[in-house]
Amino acid sequence: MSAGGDHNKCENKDLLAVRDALEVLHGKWKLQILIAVLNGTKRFKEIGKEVEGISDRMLSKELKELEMNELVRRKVIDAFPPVVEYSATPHTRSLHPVVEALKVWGYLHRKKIIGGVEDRG
Amino acid sequence: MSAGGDHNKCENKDLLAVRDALEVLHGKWKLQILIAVLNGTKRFKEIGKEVEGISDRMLSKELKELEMNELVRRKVIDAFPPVVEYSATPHTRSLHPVVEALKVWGYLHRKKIIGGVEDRG
DNA sequence: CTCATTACTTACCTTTTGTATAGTACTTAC
DNA sequence: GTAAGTACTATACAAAAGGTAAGTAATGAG
Repeated sequence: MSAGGDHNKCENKDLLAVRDALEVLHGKWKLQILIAVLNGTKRFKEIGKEVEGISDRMLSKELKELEMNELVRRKVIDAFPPVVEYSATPHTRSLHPVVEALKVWGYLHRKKIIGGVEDRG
Repeated sequence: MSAGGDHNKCENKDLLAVRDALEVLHGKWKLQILIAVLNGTKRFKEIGKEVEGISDRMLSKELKELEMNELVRRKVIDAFPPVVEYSATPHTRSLHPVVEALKVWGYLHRKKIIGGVEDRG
């Protein structure tokens, strides 16, 4: 819950910026939801399918927070079986470099630390 | 706790990579600690001062996890009042693009969403 | 003996996140 | 009348993340 709220106090400007970003993007699901939406406008259930493991409750909650921060746009289509579409905004698209960097580093990390360690599962 | 563990299952390769990254970097503190260490080798208390608000308990816990993932190097100097130095590794430095992207986006987000909304405090 | 110092650890508590299950609203299909 | 379909909301409860406060080891200062 922090659309325009919670002003971090911090001497180091860069750390402050990262804190601000983290505050909006934190948690297990937000980035994943954003990636799904960045890949095209989707409905509630579609996002739920793409982001494996997320429950309705969480998806609903996260979507609400993302909407408050202008990171998704919610459009209700007044049809019968309810239709709600979620789409990316310009602000979502400005996240592209973050997502890309995370993606690249994720691959790298898997190769270096995770890859090759096949015990456990 | 996931050095080389917890292999995410996921159809979408990119989502998987981001999940992997998130798994290691998740939480309120890890990135901040990493930024502090990236700015130079530091001792326990020094990191604690730079990362405002973190408690000893959290710092100790996070440092341990980061070490397991080769994201910090821990060096104990056998002196009296204990001296332990934490430094960046090549793997930490490979995170640079992630940190940069987050920093840039954090500034952007503050201007767009946080900045100008001065009610609430 | 007591205090301060350093890098932690331990115990306890609150908040956040997550799971499971059921229910609402409304219309079409059977 | 009942089931299916859609986007949620409600409730209860378990687990994880995070916060606060205090304790530990070892030694030099007072």
